Amino acid sequence: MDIQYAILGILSWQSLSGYDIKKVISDSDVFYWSGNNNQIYNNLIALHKNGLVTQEIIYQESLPAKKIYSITETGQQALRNWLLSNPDLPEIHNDFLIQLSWADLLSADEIDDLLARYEEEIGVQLKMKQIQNVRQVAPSRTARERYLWRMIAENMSAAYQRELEWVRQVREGLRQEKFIEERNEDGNGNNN
Amino acid sequence: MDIQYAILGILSWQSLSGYDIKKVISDSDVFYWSGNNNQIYNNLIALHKNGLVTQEIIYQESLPAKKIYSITETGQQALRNWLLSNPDLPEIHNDFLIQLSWADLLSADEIDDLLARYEEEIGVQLKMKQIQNVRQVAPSRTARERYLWRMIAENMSAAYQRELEWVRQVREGLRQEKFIEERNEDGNGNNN
DNA sequence: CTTGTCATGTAAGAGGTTACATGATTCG
DNA sequence: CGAATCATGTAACCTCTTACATGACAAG
Repeated sequence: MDIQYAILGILSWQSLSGYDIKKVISDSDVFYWSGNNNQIYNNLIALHKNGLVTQEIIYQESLPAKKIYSITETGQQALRNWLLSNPDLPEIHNDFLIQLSWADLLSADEIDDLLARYEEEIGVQLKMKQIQNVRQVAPSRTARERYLWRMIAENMSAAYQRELEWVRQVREGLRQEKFIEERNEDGNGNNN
Repeated sequence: MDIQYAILGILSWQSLSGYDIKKVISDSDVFYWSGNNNQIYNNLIALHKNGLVTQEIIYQESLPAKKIYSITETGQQALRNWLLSNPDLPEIHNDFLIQLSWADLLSADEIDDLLARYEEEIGVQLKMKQIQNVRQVAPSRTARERYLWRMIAENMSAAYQRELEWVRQVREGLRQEKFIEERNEDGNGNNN
């Protein structure tokens, strides 16, 4: 998708400077971009050129001037149209699964160690998400909006929760050698 | 991560041409790249230059010549080192959650329609994954390897399954106006 | 005395995507 | 007769990332 819609969305919540938009994006997991300057500032310029946002320069003493961006009527309409457009499927890039694909090259202990490290990392991440969910800054204009943001946060916690359960299940299955039962005649000779 | 490890992994399973590696990657959800020519062929050249794979040219009558790549000892060692390296967290890019972030701009019916379309798409995808899991081509050199690949496939099915449950829960919550209970005094006036 | 914050911007590059080109063959 | 398969390769482009640059001020 286009990061411009994410920026438009944020500006539909609050008028902000590029610097502040960058912070919102960097701190968020939903807005999954790194929030680097290049992208934010260039896209703000593009949005401005197309009349989707307006720019107000605020001069400050002893601090650099800042440009506060606000969404326009056109911008709001563009955002609305995008909100109504067909949802895309989530894109999941799980490098660990690729690692696991070839993990049969490793010993039983090495695989379990790898899985243990993954479990640990997922566990840490899950705890961080749960803390973050409590103290996050979120738009809270209506009860419905609060509900939506709560469900979005829960979505991500639940994803890690499920991943944790899965990795535990995989380890358990390996420990109990669940895979032995379905032996076949093939042996392990291969024509490599 | 580096797609080169994915390619090395595939070659540790079978010696293949670039064309066939492309097919493996395109058809797979675990190997999440599009599998475009540029990437595959250039990376094979790089792997070859670094001595991680060897190349054997097969001339065919009435079909274009093909280059069969095989993994070398060095390549196998590089793959093994990567397999033992620290797992990365999954990267989830769920554009729908961004859409939902600003969905409070929509009417109740519009939000439900959006969620319904998402539910539909996830449902379709889930069914496709489940069919794919049965008829997929996978390395099957040991019982353990079959187990790992089964668990990887299950991981992805379960991710969609959970997403489906989540979206149904969100819709149900909106229908029952679960968000009303926690009204606050803020009203909906904001300083935009 | 260095590091971090505020605030904008530029530069360079990695990584990935779609599209095009070739040319024989096979399938509907 | 047009489209897909086999098989490799090139070109153009877009997105996103890290790193650098400025300069004043505050905090440890």
